[in-house]
Amino acid sequence: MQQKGETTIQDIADHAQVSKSTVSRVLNKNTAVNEDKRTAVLAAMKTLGFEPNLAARSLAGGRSMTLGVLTQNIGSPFYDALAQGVIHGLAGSGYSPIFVDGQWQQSTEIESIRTLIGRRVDGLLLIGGDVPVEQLNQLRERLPTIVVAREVVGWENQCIHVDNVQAGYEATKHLIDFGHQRIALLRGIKEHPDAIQRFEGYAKALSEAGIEFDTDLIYQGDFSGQSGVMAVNSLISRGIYFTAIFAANDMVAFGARLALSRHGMRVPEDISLVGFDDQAESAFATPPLTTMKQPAVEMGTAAANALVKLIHDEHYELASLPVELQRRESVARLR
Amino acid sequence: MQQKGETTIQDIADHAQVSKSTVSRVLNKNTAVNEDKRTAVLAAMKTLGFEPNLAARSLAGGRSMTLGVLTQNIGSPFYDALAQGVIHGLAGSGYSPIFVDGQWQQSTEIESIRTLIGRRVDGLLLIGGDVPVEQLNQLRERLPTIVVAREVVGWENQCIHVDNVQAGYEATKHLIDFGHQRIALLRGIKEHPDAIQRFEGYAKALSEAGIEFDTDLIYQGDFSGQSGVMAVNSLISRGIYFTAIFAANDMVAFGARLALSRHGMRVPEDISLVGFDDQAESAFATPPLTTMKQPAVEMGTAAANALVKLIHDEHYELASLPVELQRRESVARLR
DNA sequence: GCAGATGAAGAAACCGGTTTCAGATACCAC
DNA sequence: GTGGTATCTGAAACCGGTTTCTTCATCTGC
Repeated sequence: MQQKGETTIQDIADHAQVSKSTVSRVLNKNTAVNEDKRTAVLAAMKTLGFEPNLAARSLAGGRSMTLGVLTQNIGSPFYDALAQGVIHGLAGSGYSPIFVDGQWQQSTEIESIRTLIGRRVDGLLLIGGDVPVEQLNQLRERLPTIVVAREVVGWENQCIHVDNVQAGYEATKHLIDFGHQRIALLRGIKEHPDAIQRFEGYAKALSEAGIEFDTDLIYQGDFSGQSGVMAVNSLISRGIYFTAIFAANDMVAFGARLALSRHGMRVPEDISLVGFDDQAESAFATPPLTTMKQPAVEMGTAAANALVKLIHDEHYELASLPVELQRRESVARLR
Repeated sequence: MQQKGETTIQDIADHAQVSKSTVSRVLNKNTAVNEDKRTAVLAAMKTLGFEPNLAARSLAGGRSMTLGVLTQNIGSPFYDALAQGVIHGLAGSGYSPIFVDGQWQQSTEIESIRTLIGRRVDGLLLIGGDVPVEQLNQLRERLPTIVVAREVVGWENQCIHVDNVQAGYEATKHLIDFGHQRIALLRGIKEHPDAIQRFEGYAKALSEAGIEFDTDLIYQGDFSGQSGVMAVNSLISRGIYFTAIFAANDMVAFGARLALSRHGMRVPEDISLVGFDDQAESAFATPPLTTMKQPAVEMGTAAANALVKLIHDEHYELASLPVELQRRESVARLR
């Protein structure tokens, strides 16, 4: 395939009877160029179908106009929504994102970040992830970096995330307000910071309401639908009494909902159910799922905007966004 | 930020007391290098923490080791699954993908492809999309290109997609086999080729079974959950009699399911329901949704592998993958 | 012991842009 | 008409690699 055939700045220069330099100046519009030449150059570009070689630009100019985005689990709603937000936030900025998948594995993440550095990205957007703080600190020395959906100490202004403790608290509080005391918590992956923090919020709401904490009600699972099924089965087979469930995320809630119906238990008449994330499907579940809505798209957009400003040394604020209770029909007052 | 600080091949050369050329040779391991020097170079790389500048490599070598992936609607399950498959298929190949979003808009797609060309990607993977065939043909002249999830005439070996006519036929046939005759079709976006082809399959199954085709049963919507809700509401308010629904995709099926339950109609006792895609949530819907499983991840992987081989001028086969009926619990025999 | 072949490694050209530097031209005031 | 300045433009250096060309040393066979 004739990669060679690409037209270069020199071709344009010849065609328009000017020098390379002039073409470059027209391209970057940073220096004044005589109107005649400018139009001649533009015309030449049009006829020859010129697309500047980004590798060359990057090499010569020191800027690649590319941002590296490390994401986790492509194919999972929350991270995809974040990615979507990033794309949206970058639109029109001149920067384009290049995505690499960390798969929530430290080694993969570090490897992926290395390739991004090799590509000389102008900035880094890390979504979630497990990279140790020391490495993050080193990274920050080298490249403008923003972390999304993860709290990193000492990174207050380069880090946008959600208050998971508060969110866990509110979800639990909502159930308590509806009279529930026996609230099962379907935890996500054990070491996952989100899971840990939401658990904290759960415990806080309970203790604040003077409800005794019962480890029997805690199910240690992951973030999959299957985990929700297994949790409910386990709860029921162990004969644990509960009237409500706070699920690690919506997917887990779906699994739980299914398992409940297998056992002849109705939602919300018999069991109330709260999810987390508010993924697109949740509004159309039967019944529509009450859930904590994470502003994923907005976070992605905010992070992208912030990163661009950080690169340009402009001022920006990175406000932490609220997780909001999305009241639908899976929660009922305890009779 | 001191972008300047990056170590270059020259630094390595100085440190190891050899020439740039030798370092390059070690890097590319294509020419023999004396063992002493090789180890010296490798040691220097390790101590100095060298990561080759991809822009420079790309410029000098004519290869960017980057593949452009045009996807649609980041955040939608089917396309994300494809992207996931691409990532998986590329792992270990040395190529990394750069994703751009076409948003199913021709102008956006063309713009996005232009930026990919500017980046001198070594190959192009187009997922779905609306780019006119003539433009595709031009593209193919310039760059190794594979099209996924779209049928393009004349591209038989550079194009992997699913037989949507057949899939539509099978879904409908399944309902007919269960005794249904009044099958509502919730179509996707009007011009969308997938929607058109599935409709063909639907019509074919009907006529083959000697069932009269009734336009009243066709609802022209889109691929959203809301569309499913509106379809069912419309059907019912118009007093159309139906016993089964074939939905444009799972999301539409969820919407339909919700609307049905609002009207006191049970699935599958009163109405049978078949979706399309088999997204992760479908197995955990209540009841678990019978649906046509698209091998999205596999298609992405196959396409990625094929593209790499195409670039290397190696032989490959691009087999069209089957859409399989995933029987679950949303379809019942008509009483 | 020497011509010729073989192999390793350095020098230099090159990829396609950007940017510095210097020269040419036009403009201005005196 | 002249010196000074502002404006535009071309030449050339440079970015960090790859690759060709060349040189030099070593090996081989007779």
